[in-house]
Amino acid sequence: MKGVDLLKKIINSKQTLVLFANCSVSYNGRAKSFLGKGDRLIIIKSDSTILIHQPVGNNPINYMKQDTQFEIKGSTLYAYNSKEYLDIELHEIYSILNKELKDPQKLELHGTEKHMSDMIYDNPDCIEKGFKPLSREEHTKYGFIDVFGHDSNNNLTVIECKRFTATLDAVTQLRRYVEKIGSLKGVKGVRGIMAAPNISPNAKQMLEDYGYEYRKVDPPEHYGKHRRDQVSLDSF
Amino acid sequence: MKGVDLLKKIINSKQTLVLFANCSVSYNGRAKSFLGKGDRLIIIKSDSTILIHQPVGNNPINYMKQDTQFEIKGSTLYAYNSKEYLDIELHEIYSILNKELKDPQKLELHGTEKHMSDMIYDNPDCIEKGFKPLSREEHTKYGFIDVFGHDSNNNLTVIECKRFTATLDAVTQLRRYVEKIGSLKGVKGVRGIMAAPNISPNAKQMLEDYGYEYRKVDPPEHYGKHRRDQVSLDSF
DNA sequence: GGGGAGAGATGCCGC
DNA sequence: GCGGCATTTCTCCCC
Repeated sequence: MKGVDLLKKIINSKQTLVLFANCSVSYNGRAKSFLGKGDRLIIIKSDSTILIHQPVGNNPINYMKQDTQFEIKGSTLYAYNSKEYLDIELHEIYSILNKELKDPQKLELHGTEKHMSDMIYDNPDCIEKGFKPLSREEHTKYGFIDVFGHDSNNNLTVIECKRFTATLDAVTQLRRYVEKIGSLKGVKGVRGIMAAPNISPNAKQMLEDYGYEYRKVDPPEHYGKHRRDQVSLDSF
Repeated sequence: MKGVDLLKKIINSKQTLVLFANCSVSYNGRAKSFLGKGDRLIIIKSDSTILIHQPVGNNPINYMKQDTQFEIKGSTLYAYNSKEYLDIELHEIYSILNKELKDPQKLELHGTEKHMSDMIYDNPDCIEKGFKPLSREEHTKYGFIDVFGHDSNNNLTVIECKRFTATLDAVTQLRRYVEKIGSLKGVKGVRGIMAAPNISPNAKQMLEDYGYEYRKVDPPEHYGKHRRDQVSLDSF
């Protein structure tokens, strides 16, 4: 089939490879899947990561991580490692593009939950007046705690923070920490505080059932508000 | 810059578009990020999803989901919706590939947690002799339960299943369900059983602390064991 | 390498 | 739309 010989040449060339093709895909590994005939975008990276994308959607429909081996037999591309198998039956290759890409950069990311717990640690008054944080990310056998300290009456206080809506899971997490701290330090009446910009109704209910408290705390910056004034509507 | 005019033409053409380019990327939306100059693969899908991939790694380094607007001004590609902004400064375009892809297929996926809870429902003896399942995915205000039923002594029994290793989170989930069922039905001594092929040591400890039980249950099929005999070592 | 938890998580289903 | 939760989650950090 047209393109297969070229594909064989470059498949292990440490270049990044892009393929428009009509194909069927089957996967067997952590789960099992089959995808019938259709046009897709197949990407093979220089670290042998393979991604198969349909023309719509955010995520690859099939994929395998780095350290994948490739073989082409007939018009089928086999990708496999020790535990997983991906078979791509190529019905037609529309085009192939390949290039050695050089990219030394790493992403700088801001506005994570870590930044939020740092903000609480540095500005404890946003929780309540007199709160004195003792540590960040206290490790316990039952998990680790975002922020941990004393309130103005010297009660041990555990804070769990979430960047967005606090869910049932977040409340059970908080509960686990409060109980663990209580048993570790041998005290009762450890306070639990959920710090988040929002909380779901059921999570709020559960929080109150356990005698814990909710504090509305916005993330360090409000990240949706940035306006790019340099883009005007008539830029075309 | 070379390629920019072609890019302007096809950027809103409902085709799937692939670009090898040297670029810098900044993002502002749910978080904030910056990525310095490097060679990347940029993908724009027919639903206006945009993905930026570095030459290594499984995941896109930056992305925006469908319903993104695009504008090109100078040599910068602006992608944005109502809440997020992605600016791609193009330093050099190496190549552009575009094609209308037609793909009507949906993925068939087997071997999920749903399949596992179905298996337990249909083969309750894999939990213990005499277990009688009553329902799958029982919805409660505190979450929904995988499998729920009576043991041979007519005790209410809640089962949480996991496809792989059961973690601390899984145990807190189980606990939440057991307590909710107990208070809903007004009974004590509701049993909690974690069904999974593995459990982490801390999760096991916590499970026992709460008086719950672990059952080693393998998924419906053992998915790592499939051998593709059609691939031989000398296929090149 | 395993455990624990966040993620710009994403995607699915249910209400 | 939000809520709850699985995911072939992935990734990072830390023991």
